[in-house]
Amino acid sequence: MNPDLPSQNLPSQKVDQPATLATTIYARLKADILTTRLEPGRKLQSRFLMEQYNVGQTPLREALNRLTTEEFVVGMEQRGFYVKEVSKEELQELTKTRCWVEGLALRESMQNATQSWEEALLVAHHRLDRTPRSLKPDTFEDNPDWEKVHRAFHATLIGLCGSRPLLGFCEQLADRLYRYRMMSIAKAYPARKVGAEHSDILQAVLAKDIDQAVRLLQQHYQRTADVIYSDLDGLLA
Amino acid sequence: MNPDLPSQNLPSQKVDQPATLATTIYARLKADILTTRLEPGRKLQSRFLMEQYNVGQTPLREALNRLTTEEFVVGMEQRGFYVKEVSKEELQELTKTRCWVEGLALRESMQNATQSWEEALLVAHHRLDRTPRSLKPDTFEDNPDWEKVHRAFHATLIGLCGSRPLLGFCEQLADRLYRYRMMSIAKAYPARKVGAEHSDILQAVLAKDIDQAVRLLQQHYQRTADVIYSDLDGLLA
DNA sequence: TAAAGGAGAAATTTATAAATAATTGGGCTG
DNA sequence: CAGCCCAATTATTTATAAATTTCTCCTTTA
Repeated sequence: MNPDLPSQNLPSQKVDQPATLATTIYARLKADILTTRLEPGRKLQSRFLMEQYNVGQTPLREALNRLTTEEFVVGMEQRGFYVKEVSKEELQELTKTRCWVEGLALRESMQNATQSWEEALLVAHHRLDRTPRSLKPDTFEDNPDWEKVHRAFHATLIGLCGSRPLLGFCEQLADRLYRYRMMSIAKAYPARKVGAEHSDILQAVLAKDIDQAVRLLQQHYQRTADVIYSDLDGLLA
Repeated sequence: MNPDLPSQNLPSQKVDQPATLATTIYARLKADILTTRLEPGRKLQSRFLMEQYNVGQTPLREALNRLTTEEFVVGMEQRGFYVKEVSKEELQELTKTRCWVEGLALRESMQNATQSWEEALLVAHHRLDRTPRSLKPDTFEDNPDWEKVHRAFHATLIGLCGSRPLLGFCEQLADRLYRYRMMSIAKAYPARKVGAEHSDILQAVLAKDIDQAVRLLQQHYQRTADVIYSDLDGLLA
């Protein structure tokens, strides 16, 4: 296996295994929470979930327990599970943390840069560039393909940092922030020129300008947060 | 509540709640894995665990599912759970990551320094200094009190960094590295003067010398890893 | 003829479902 | 408004189903 090209199957590390029911429902629940189909704060009653997803309570509870340690669900002892709440404070904390940690990771990644990594990054950016942000031209409708290649681009950026635990943490931060994006995403479209930001980052990386690349990446995350932050006033009211 | 003095109840964030069985068994399993009473690689069969801990399989499986997302247990779909293996590679990766991330966190913490934080740190160090490393003077026997105050000292150091997600990640790294310490801890005693290292860190922090404090902290973690690393040859053979 | 390999059945173990117990919350009563 | 009872929901136990591993026995081959 080529160590320069990190495998990009994000959800499950075990590829070919037959997948237990608990794992399936875990993935579905996680997806529904991240897209806010299950909205923040909602109570996750076993009866409701059982008929909604057509599974027994045992695999359900196992899935909820996993989601609890990942902070997508909070478990109140003896009184059930809830979708984790959102707040402006958490948005800021997550963004700040992501800027710190991915800044670090990008720095390391660039120090370990190889030719095949730069090529992989170029390809990832090309795919991102070519994929439309919205499914419709006028009104916004989130394109799942774009989300996939967008995530792949960012994952490639830091993929060479040399620390799996750190990559896992970054992935979790990305997931937790994704939910905030989904809450306000329609409004900012298509005002912001996010494509240019990605291009600038790519350029700085290929030019081996570490400080500049890190700066641009952090700016990119901070801008995203700023847009969401102002939207959140209305959404939380 | 005083924001300068971070609460130090590490295991469970919900203090007064009646504690479900699944949570209890989760804590016990985690403790037994970290102390290597449940040794790395061991298969965690439900029958064995049920009679060992006197609980039904449902809370057991819920606990195992939580531990899986925290990487203390690996779940092989349809073929049970195993205690996560150890390896020299992981030891190095975890140590490197901890140096990076806690370096970052300490830097931030020191930038936010307040008087009451410095006082809390002083107290934490005093407690650490006064607690004996071993229960017996000649042969080594791990003193759980020391582990507690040691962890509290390090938690206080980074406690003001302003990011709960980051603190959670640091805690997880500490847990995962703790297990490696436990595997080789007896041998290094009492050769290394670890007390001096803590004092030096404290001194640098109080002197507001950020670069020096970060350097000493990273050195501290790296030295610990080095000792374990050489021991691990014998232990994994 | 002995060793190796492979189907197939039995036994073990895991995963899920169904049933029971325990806890909480809300309304009623004194 | 304190306290008790009832309904609703969660947590745990017990039972069942499904999968995997082990073992046996038969066939094949050197």
